[in-house]
Amino acid sequence: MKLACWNINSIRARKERLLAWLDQARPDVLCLQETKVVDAEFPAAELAERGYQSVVHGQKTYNGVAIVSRQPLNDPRRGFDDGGDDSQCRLLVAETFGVRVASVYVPNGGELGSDKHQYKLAWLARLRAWLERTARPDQPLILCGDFNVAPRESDVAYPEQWRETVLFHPSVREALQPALAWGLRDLFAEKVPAGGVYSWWDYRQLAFPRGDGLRIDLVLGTAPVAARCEKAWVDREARKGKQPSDHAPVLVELRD
DNA sequence: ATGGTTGCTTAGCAA
Repeated sequence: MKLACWNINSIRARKERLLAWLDQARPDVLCLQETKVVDAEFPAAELAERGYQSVVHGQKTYNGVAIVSRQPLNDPRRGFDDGGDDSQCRLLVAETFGVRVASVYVPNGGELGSDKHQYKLAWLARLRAWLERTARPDQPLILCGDFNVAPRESDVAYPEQWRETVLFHPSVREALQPALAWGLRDLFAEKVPAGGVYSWWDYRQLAFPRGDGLRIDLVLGTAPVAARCEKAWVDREARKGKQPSDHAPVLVELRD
């Protein structure tokens, strides 16, 4: 089973690119983030023409997550459903290919010390609580998407310059740890030598051609999934050319 | 310290 995750940064702006990429990459499952459309505007019919079913959790203008799969997507669930703020569409989970798959869009966090930074830290704490409440570390679960956190020094091209930002500050790296400690492994980190492989490059200041990237898009899995993971990679080609997303897809291949 | 770019929506926010 080949699974991809991709922050598409507006599925309306990127629809033709996405369809062309699907025809070429042919993942079995694709988790999308930042679709930025209400559910009725998600291009489910065009995906269905290519053999993909969809479940969506979208909103206007901001956020929005989706999962598309070549097999049925069972028992979809939206948001934390923990009594807290669920107005931002950032979490969607469904079962497909015998695996519980979650598409995750962690809050960016804005400026260090801002309310958005605090919201991000709290959101990651809620993620750990949601795992405890709704999942088990001995069952097959994949949690993938845009975490807006680079976990390791080697996941950042210029760590000194990024440490004082909300993508690599110690506070957010620490806030990610409880979810990992619950029983999630970084599938990409286990398969690819550390350093020099990134998934996001800022649109500004020629970050992509300068190689100024961060690995903030993660594919995490419980032990039963990690045991089946054969390889992982980033499709850098998808970041090139005309009007790309600022993120590249991250992929993993699981043994059947 | 600011601004650099893109998308959505229409001047300004979010990323």
